[in-house]
Amino acid sequence: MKVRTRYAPSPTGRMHVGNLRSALYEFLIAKHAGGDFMLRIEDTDQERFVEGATEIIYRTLEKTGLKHDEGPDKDGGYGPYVQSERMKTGIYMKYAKELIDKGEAYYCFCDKERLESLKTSVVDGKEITVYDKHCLHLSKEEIEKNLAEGKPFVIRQNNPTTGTTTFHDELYGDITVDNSELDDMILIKSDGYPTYNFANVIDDHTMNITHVVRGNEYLSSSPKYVRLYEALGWEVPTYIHLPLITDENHKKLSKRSGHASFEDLIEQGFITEAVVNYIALLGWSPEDNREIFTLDELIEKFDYHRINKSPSVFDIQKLRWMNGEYIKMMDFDKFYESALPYIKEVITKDMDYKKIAEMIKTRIETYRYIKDHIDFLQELPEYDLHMYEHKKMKTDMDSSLKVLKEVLPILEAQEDYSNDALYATLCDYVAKNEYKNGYVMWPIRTAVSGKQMTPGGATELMALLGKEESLKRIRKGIELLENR
RNA sequence: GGCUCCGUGGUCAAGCGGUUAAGACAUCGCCCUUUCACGGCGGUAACACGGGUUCAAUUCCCGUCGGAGUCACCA
Repeated sequence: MKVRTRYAPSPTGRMHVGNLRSALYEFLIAKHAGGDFMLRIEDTDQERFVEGATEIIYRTLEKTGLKHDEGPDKDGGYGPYVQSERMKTGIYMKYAKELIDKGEAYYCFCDKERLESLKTSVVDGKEITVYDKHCLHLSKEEIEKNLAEGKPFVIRQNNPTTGTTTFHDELYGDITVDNSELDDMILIKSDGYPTYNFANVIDDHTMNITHVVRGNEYLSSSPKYVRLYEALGWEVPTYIHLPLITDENHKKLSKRSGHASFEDLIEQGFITEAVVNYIALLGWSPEDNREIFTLDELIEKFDYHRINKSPSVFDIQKLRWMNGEYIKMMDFDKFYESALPYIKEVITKDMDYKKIAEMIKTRIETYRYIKDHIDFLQELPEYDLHMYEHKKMKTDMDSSLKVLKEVLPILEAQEDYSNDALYATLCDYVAKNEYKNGYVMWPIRTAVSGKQMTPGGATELMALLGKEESLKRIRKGIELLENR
């Protein structure tokens, strides 16, 4: 049987990392088995619906390469693929009524307040939760009457109160709960829409989903889903519950707590492929120690049995590292193209952008860092004179002043401001005075950059800045050191 | 609080009865170097605890503790 998985988001905003990881694993499980990956939009909550959210989902799947075989925009014969449209076909009500006929569900006309008052009662001196099944015992006539009067109602699942229910999860094994723990889930809301719980089961089955892959937060309610399948006489699909991704406080990642979405990460300068690669490894590991994978390689290697059962912390530090690896591996032209906007954001002067890109390529972890690396090229920042002191280079303010003053006329005379020529000239000066390289390079670099950390050495920077600007900065350094 | 799941270094994560308990990120030190970075080398750092089972437990079982998830007319 062909494996079919689905990604079933609700259009309520950007996709956060947890959603994306679900989509990724669903995609990988299907593709690894040569199956189909489907997109279904779960928009049964009209209140939370966000305009444009569906577009974000399309865009994100497209960008990350998680191409769906079927979806609202790609009919595969199981449509419609949007729940609000499916509802119009009457499919949910049809099955809800079937359940009512079977005694597996019932109309409930109670309003919220009444329900609250019924929620708990004391039995044997112990407060327990009771199920509001009293509507279950309404006579046919009463139900007809209420319906005819247009009284608002919901349809509830009629779960047993004794015995146990067991379901099987591919990762977590058999999970058994007492039926007394099973609430009578609402299947159809008073606005006529199905709840997520119900629509999900109906759709997964009617759309022929073989592997239901979803977050661990559904693990404890899964027995209720299983009861629905059984009540309908349907085969229960293969369940794979995914361990949660948490933040540094070990709390579940969620939109509501303002955790980073995929798009946020991209805006922060992360590369799509790196993000996908990183989250693939959050909860899963290959047989070998490999860490860098293309999507195709992931498809080939992804064995869901190797998914870890415990939740994992989203570590942005490691993502940064991985992003840096991707930048280093990246073809230069491609890097140049994507880095250019970030460079131009800081450098408005005429300068060799390509050279700048070359210099920063191995030094940055995300595009965001470009600014910090090169802003001094645009304008010399104010800097602390203590930066001229370097123990290993054996430099201090006095020695730096001396070197800068000696080197200034030489650099003024220098015509060729290419890196090689400058380096040769300065090495010559070093040799003549029997200095160490760093003894003269350090103060020059400091004067020319005003920075602790630069993407290149003294001569590289001078070559980039050009003669006029370089000399200006060195003179400025001399002035600062003299007037200290 | 009830129920469910989870529990290997700060983080990710191998391991699936016998190992010097991998590897990666981070961190620290050294080397390289025209600084930083890159790269190379090395260090610190873990099986939550207590009982079993076994010749032998990180690995299997039970309990304790700890953490998380869930208890909506949200998904």
